[in-house]
Amino acid sequence: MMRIMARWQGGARERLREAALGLFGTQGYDGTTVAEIAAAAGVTERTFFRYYADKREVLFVDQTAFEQAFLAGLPPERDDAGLPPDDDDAGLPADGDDPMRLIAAVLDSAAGLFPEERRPWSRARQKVITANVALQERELLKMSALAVTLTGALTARGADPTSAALAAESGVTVFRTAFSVWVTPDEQRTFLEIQQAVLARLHTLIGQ
Amino acid sequence: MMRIMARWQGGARERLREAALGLFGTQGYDGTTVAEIAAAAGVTERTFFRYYADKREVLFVDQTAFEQAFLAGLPPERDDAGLPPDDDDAGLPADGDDPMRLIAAVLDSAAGLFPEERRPWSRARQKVITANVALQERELLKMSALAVTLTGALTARGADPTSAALAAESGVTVFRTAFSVWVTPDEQRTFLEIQQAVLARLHTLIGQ
DNA sequence: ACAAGTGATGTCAGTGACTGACATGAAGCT
DNA sequence: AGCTTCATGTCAGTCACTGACATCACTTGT
Repeated sequence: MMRIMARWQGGARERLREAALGLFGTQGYDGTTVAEIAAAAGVTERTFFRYYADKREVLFVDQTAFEQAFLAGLPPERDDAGLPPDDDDAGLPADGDDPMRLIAAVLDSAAGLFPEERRPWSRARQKVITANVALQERELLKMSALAVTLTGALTARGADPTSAALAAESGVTVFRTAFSVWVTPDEQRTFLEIQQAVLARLHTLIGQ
Repeated sequence: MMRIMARWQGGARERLREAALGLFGTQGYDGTTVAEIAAAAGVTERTFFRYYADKREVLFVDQTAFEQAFLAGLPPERDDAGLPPDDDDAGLPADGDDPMRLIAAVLDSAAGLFPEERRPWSRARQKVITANVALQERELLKMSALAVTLTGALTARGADPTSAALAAESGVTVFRTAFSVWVTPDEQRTFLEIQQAVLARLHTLIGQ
């Protein structure tokens, strides 16, 4: 409380993340060892692995909050008495439970994650990730996990598994496409504007 | 030393792949070392890494042939200036203005990669992959690479980058969804039948 | 105040994936 | 037979990652 020794300064997690970002930016991901990151943060290598499961994970924090920002856009669930346990593949969405309508709402909600202030930081992070295949793999895994979460949310609202999976994956595709446009050097539109345009484009593409 | 016969047998790559799939199936991916795989194939660990860039890659061969099977489904490219207008192209999709028509053709072509004989092997492989996150990451990377290739093929035929990316990603989503159904234990339909049904479902979902 | 925790960190000794450098030996060519 | 080629073996090393145990600032119960 009074005096903090070197061993117990808090915020080791944040110091490690900042040190890693800096070193990756200057030396590259492969050119940086975990020992270097730990030393730059004033801890040992062992402590790094107590905070992050592996070297890549240091760039992928707050996955839970990330997914929550999407789920927050879901309109309140209607609680009808009988869930239709149908596997009827007539291809018609049940009632008003059009999964793509829910996905559109979810995407609008997620746009709040990317205000203008965050764009420079997102551009820098994306530059690091696109420079390394291993980091791209991890990002794809996070996007896949998001799709799984969204699929679960849609099936919980009565969508059949295949439709839920297709809608969720399409939603993630729209998000990723919008994000890649958003971090483009000269792009000026907001994330929400871009994403809605991408979603509209998807509708014109797939619409029969 | 007794390494006489094994050295020049040939087919080391295939023996390594089969040994790996077998050991992964019985001991799990993490429970199997590269040294074990190599020993089961009659080579040394160093030779394994001469054939496969890393331990995961042994389950992801033929990526080039894989992508070529998709591209083979692209109808011959239109050359407006050079083609005689009397050429009967009623059955050919119009280039550029409808990427999803090209994607549908590409998907039908790719279905040839999965004849019935391959289903047992695919099921064994998929079981191993779904049991291990690192392998899922690698699979996602391969699917992403496929989407990039398809995006390039679509833009080369006049599609704008965003539409090309959306169509390519949607195509890969349909493929992946169809594949996961195809390897389901009791599933009987052919890959082509399943994939066409999934594509139809996507159209009803996004259409309007 | 003091002993007994508690939790974050350090220390150490591994295992296993992966790499570079170099040696070896079977097969092909002349 | 001699020379070359090339797949493979051998060896030493780096680094990501883990389990087991020690340490120490700080907290809590008495």
